[in-house]
Amino acid sequence: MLRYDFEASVGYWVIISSLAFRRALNEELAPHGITFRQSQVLGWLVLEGDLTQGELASRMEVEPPTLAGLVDRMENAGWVTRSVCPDDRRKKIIRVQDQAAPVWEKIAECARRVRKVATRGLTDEQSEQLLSMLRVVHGNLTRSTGDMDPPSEPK
Amino acid sequence: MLRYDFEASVGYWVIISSLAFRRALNEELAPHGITFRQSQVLGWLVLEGDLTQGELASRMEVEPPTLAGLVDRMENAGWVTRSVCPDDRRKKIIRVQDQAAPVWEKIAECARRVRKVATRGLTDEQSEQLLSMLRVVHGNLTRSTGDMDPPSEPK
DNA sequence: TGCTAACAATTAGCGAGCTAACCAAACGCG
DNA sequence: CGCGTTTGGTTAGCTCGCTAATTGTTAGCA
Repeated sequence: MLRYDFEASVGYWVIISSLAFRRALNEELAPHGITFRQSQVLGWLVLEGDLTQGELASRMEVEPPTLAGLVDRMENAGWVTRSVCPDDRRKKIIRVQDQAAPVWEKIAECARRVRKVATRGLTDEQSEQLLSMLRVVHGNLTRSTGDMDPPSEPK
Repeated sequence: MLRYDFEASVGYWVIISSLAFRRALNEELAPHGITFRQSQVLGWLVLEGDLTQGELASRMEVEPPTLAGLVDRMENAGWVTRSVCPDDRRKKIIRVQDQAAPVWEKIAECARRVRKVATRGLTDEQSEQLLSMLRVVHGNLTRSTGDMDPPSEPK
């Protein structure tokens, strides 16, 4: 039977590493009662202010139904509010609640801590290379299906 | 409020790229009635022969309950069988069914196709670097929690 | 021998991913 | 004005992650 060397495949390692990342982040965030994806929602809202669900889903590269459940749980927990947009009553605006502010710093701390562990043994230059290659891979996999990439210049 | 530059973070890009990979693979595999994780189960069984659920879960870096559901569905679909190990009746042996053989080549084809798309624009040397950096990152994130890495020599 | 500890798998219950199918609002054009 | 289309969001139903708690089996040791 054919043997496919998936252990030597980029996809294998990207996926395995992603799992490890999410586990590590969720573990750090758990004591604050928040999950990785929820912290990402807060992150985008902090960066860009109020957003509609569609805008948020697009930035998180997730389908709208996935975001619906996520926002449900966060609204329930009191982190964000969902209100109808007055200009277009189909849209719903997601806004961070005040009580979410104090946790945001802790989230950033966790993220920085995990990032530091993850890149241990890599030089700054190597991390930068890793980033740009991942951007290429991601672009290759999404551009073909019509999706858009965030701007490609390092921030 | 503090701004965390997650777009410049390795974790962000690993996770986003992983999502893109799984989407691409699942899209390729869907016509054959199989999912990415299921194909990975077949992959390990083809590589190593019969395995217990624990061994399989460990190789896939997934918790046993996650594998339980996966195997349930695959057993239901007739891809694998689950039989009690005669030496230790706590263990269950997973074995590939004959009817899974013909699909395995198609799976490997899909995987190669996706890999080719994903690494477009990268030299072989760069792909190799990407792989080894991901191995480092993965090792950093798992070694700390006591898990083991697969052997680190490229195959 | 028999009690207890460790181990393999499962179940229950939740979070997060998807597609398909569905409403409601807005748009567009005769 | 009115009717069809497009668009934003949700619902339903599936796969795949996890932890915690159960069940059944083996192993270890008094």
